[in-house]
Amino acid sequence: MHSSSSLVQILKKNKLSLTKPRESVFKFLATNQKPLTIKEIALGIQNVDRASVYRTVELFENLGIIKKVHVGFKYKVELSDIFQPHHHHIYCTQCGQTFAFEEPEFFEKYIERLGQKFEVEIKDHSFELEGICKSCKNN
Amino acid sequence: MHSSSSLVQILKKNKLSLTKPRESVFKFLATNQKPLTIKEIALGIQNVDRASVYRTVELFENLGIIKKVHVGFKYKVELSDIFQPHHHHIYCTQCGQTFAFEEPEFFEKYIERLGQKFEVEIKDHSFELEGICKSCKNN
DNA sequence: GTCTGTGCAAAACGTTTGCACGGAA
DNA sequence: TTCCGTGCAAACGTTTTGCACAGAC
Repeated sequence: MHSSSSLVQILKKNKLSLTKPRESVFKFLATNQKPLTIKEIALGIQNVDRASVYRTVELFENLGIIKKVHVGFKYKVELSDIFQPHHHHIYCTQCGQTFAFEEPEFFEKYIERLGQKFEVEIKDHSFELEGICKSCKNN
Repeated sequence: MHSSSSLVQILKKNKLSLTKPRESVFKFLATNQKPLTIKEIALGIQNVDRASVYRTVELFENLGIIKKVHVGFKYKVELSDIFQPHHHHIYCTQCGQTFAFEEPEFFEKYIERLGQKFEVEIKDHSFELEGICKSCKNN
């Protein structure tokens, strides 16, 4: 799988080693293919301490391997745009299901214009939708 | 001020009274005119317990008086669209300054289309930008 | 032997809860 | 008297930290 190999590359480039906790966290994210909470990660992998999950997540975030996404006023983490195309989510507040959609081009341009207008060098943006999905509405 | 009077109206309509903690929280938000953390509110007003601030904020949110806004992966609260036009923020990660901008019409339409596409009844959305503001970049 | 990364335990936060009291209706 | 809203203190869940040890180099 190309994803695992780029993980090793990124770590090597930064003189870091691929340890078991790091591998576990990465694989768990790659397998699940959706945003997960720290708790879900910590419970989903074995013999890795919660503290290590937090430290790994922070490290991965700094390395650009993963990113945090907003879910309501909590956050979840998923593999970053290197491993998946840049996208946003719609979140069903009832069943927790997430739908991903890619960001249209006009969006990016709009953000750029806003940055120019306010003279802020935009580093990041979040765009998250939430509501009730079809199957939840029918029940 | 019309804002204070609508606060009373909303409370009355819901058979709630204007108590000192509620008035303090509201006034503090109205005076500061920008998103504040619970902590900032609790420290900014006197003789009101933190727990009461939390309860007041929750109450106000349910009544539509205030709303929470994302700031990074924390939240702040500000008066809702009844008291201010619907808007979003650009947040400077260095100095904490926030810049507000109104939501363009195409944005709303775009959200509506996304909801239709995924068959999710969109209830809420967040759109937050962050970066480095001009004055921080110059220092 | 040094250095990195880890598990473990404790601490630090932000937030919520139970409870008893004070004040308005 | 009843009921609402509050302060206070304790509890709770999440995240961070200090520290000592295991393993890689």
